[in-house]
Amino acid sequence: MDSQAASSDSGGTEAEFLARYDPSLWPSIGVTADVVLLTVRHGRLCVLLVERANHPHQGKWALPGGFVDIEEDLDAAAQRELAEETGVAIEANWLEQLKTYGTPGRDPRMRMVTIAYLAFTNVTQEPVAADDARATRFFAIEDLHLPELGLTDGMDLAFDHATVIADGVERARAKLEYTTLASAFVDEPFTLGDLRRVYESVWDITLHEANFRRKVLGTPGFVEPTGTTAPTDGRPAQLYRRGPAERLHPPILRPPPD
Amino acid sequence: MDSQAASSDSGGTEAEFLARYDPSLWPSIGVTADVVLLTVRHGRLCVLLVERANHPHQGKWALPGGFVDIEEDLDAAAQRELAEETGVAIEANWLEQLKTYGTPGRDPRMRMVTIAYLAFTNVTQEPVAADDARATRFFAIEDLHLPELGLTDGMDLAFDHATVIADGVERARAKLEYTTLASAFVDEPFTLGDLRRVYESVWDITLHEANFRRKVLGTPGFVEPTGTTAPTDGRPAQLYRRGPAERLHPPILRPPPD
DNA sequence: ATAATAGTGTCTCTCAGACAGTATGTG
DNA sequence: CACATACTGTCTGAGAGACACTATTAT
Repeated sequence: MDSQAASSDSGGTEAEFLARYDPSLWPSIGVTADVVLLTVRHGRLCVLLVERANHPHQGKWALPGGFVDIEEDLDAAAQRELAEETGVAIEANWLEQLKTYGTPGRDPRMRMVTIAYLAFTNVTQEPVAADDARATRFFAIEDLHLPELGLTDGMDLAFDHATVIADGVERARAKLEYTTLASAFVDEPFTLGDLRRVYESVWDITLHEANFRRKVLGTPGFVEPTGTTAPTDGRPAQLYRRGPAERLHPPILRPPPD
Repeated sequence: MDSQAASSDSGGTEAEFLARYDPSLWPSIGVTADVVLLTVRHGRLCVLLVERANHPHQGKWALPGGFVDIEEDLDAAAQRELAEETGVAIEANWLEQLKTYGTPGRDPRMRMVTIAYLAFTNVTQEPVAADDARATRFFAIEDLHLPELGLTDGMDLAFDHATVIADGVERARAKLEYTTLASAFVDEPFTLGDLRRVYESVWDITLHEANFRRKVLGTPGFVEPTGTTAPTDGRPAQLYRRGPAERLHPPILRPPPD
């Protein structure tokens, strides 16, 4: 019930109503922004976590994040908290909302609503712990043994962050199908082998090299050749940069989970 | 900055920390849940709106929604507010989070964070205005002329609800491609013509009847025949009910927007 | 030489688009 | 009867899966 609702026949103007309105009469709900930052290193999908320096869940690993400032946009808060705790800077186009978590009791301090963000980066940036973080590093998703992804003996993460990470991984896996997201995981310039290994790491399958090549090169705007080559363990490979396309028509579908 | 953060060397237990913690020291941020309820009537995609009885934006049309109670889950708040203001009851499986909107200044009362939900229903339920709503009815999406969907002269909706509705419509259009969502828009039992008209209304295109039939019947678990028929304007049609499948493999892709 | 990866060509099967034609109701 | 919608069958072309084969480097 809205105890401060202006009844429709009170006759006051909106300006008068707003002048009387007292936000502090509402019970306090905490609003935080957390970031699920994913990357691929050594052929494994990884997430950036911080070791909590403070209560609650002191010493446990958690997603970077924290309180949204009263005059700060949600996206900005996510970027700021990520930078403050881990030193990692993310461009806004690689940062998207994942989901909002607000079940009562999920934080022992108070009723807390957390807007979780999903971010992607290449392997260049090295995190540096600061602020609320005692340490920070990347964890391979498979090493977390998230029960939400069908595994057991999950690591004891802070709050409901195991669920949040699992939701983020599932979103990333789905987005590879119908967007050019995969190219956000690699440094420019990159080879088609680099790009293919992103798909293989995130989906945890192997792809047919020749078919993948045909598909990627046949999608206008996915990648653009630079004309240069890079050495590999075999024949040197053509280098590419990201093209302007953001969506894949038609998509690259994962094999059904049978 | 977390002014109440327990420094890592303070030595207190988590229980002691929580006993000292005072949530009321945080500035108040309002948390609301709004619902974008979509349906198809008379071959047009429609959204349920309410006319606001109270300030702010008194008299404007808005999405049903309101404040989340301090001990109430977010999903429950969305369902409750929808029922209170419009009398429409929605099963939880047809209710999913859309996005969270929290830009400072989007509500003149106070800093407001709104978790928007997306819901789908058939045409059976008739809304009844109550509570904070002076009136309630369905609007065809095309009649709103949302600038976010490429149209002009948009209706003057309350808050940023034009953006929220546009995001919801885009999500629904995308979900038709790779889920069995379309069957949530029709009453059981339904004909394949009914189901096809859902796709045609939401995507605002026409589909080839024979190919649509082949595709739907070729997807295991999408629909199940009841063995009965219903009269139409032509030959009577087989009736179907929803099958157990939730995802479509492979998807029914929209023609590219070229 | 072998190993390893990059890259080309091609066969086949699935499936979507297009459309012809049949079935069965109503006015 | 015409008309409308439901339903069946088939041709074709795009594209994915599979695989054979060639190219170019390192050791």
